[in-house]
Amino acid sequence: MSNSIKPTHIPAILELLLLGAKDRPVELSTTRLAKQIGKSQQAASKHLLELENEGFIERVRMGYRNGVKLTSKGIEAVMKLYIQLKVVLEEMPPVIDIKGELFSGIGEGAYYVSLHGYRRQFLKRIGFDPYPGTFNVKLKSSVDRRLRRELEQYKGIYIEGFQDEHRTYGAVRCFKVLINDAIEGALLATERTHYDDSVLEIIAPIFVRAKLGLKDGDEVRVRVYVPKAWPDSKTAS
Amino acid sequence: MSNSIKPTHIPAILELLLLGAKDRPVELSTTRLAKQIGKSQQAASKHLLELENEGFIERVRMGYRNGVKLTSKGIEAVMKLYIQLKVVLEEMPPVIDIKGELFSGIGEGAYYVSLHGYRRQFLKRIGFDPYPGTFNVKLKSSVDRRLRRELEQYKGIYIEGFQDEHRTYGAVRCFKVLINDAIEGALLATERTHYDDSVLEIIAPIFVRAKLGLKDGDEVRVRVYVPKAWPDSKTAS
DNA sequence: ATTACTAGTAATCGAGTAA
DNA sequence: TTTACTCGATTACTAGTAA
Repeated sequence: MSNSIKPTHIPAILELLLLGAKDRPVELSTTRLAKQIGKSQQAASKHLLELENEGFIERVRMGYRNGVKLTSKGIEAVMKLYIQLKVVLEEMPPVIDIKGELFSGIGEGAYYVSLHGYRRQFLKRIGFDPYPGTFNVKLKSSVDRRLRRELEQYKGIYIEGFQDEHRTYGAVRCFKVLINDAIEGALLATERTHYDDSVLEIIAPIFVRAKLGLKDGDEVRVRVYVPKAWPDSKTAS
Repeated sequence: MSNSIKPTHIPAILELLLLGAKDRPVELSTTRLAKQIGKSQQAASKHLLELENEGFIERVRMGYRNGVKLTSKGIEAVMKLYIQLKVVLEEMPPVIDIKGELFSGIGEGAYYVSLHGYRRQFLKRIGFDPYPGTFNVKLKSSVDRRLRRELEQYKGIYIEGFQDEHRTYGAVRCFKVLINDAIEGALLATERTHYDDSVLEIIAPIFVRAKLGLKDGDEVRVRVYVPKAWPDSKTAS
């Protein structure tokens, strides 16, 4: 009866947490768990048994099926790991790396980006005049989409909305990014994009596709710079 | 050559991070590492070798001794783990509790809050018509100030700026709050407040001081609700 | 002191399969 | 369908020891 989770069990615990097993029981078959952690069904079954024996999870009846949820001991144990990581990583350069595939948008971005109301703000706030068109990255994995959604949480650089004689144009948040460790640009986070959470819309001072010699379907790495919340930790009391 | 750290190597990586191997090489003998992770010297040696082979750490000469540091690939890999934990653990209760002391502002807040351009938005977006005046809380400890600054990171509820015949009024972000577990209100986060990071400016539908019988200097607890970024976790891969 | 090899052992895993 | 057993294969470990 150890007090901390075995390292080998971490993937299983993570998957449980991802499904929300922190505060409610979730349905998770050993087969599905096996797929998620990249092991056999038998291994997954054993992981759950061991986690149960050590008191980190408990299985509960949910009508006909059964569910799994973390115990308070389990939550404490993961928390411990999390806090350790937080302490050592919190002071990190605040970047989020997202991977995806280049794809062509419907060309609508070019129109918006070249509007004067936005352009003057881009120039002032992010430091370049955008090439008339957006560089679109499709996110393939759920991990990347999760990172994308995480950005929704942050303020970023605020680009105000405006209106002309015809209509109004919404506000946009941006994040400075580095594409394939080479080209600087800015990720646009519109309040309600026509795409979902699986797309990055990026502007840059140049035509990125040509500069990097990329075509649709090529893998693209985007490093997003998140403004830091903690200037430094030396806040005297 | 996997892209993520083997679960069994996590304790070793954690120990390295704890010593600061994130940004500088650190001295760490296999014997010492072994003690820390509760394994034999030989196992520790193997862990380092494997982590090196997989490109997560690198060994560098430091004069006579050698040091170990994480590579960028290594840092990315731990970050990934950290973010996953963060998502499932920290974002769950999206509340931040801040403590401070009630104090009187210069009364300026009342003027702004009662402007029609703001009032109609408050009513629409946060659901009440604010009492003409702000409830000001002075943060005394560095912990609370840090929490306050952390809020700067979040989007909150967006209240647009506007202009009348005389001047323009800036945009404001708000967060719903609960004062002393009793009164609902909204924290105003102006882009550049005349106060610093040690003040909470709060509006509420009523005159909070009277309702709670508070006077200057009384301790106040404010629970800030941070909007969630992840509506639910059912993102199919 | 140190790191890392070899050899033997223990834990973990996957295939087959029962319930 | 599901979970979890046995058992042989694979991996992770320790002891001993070389360098």
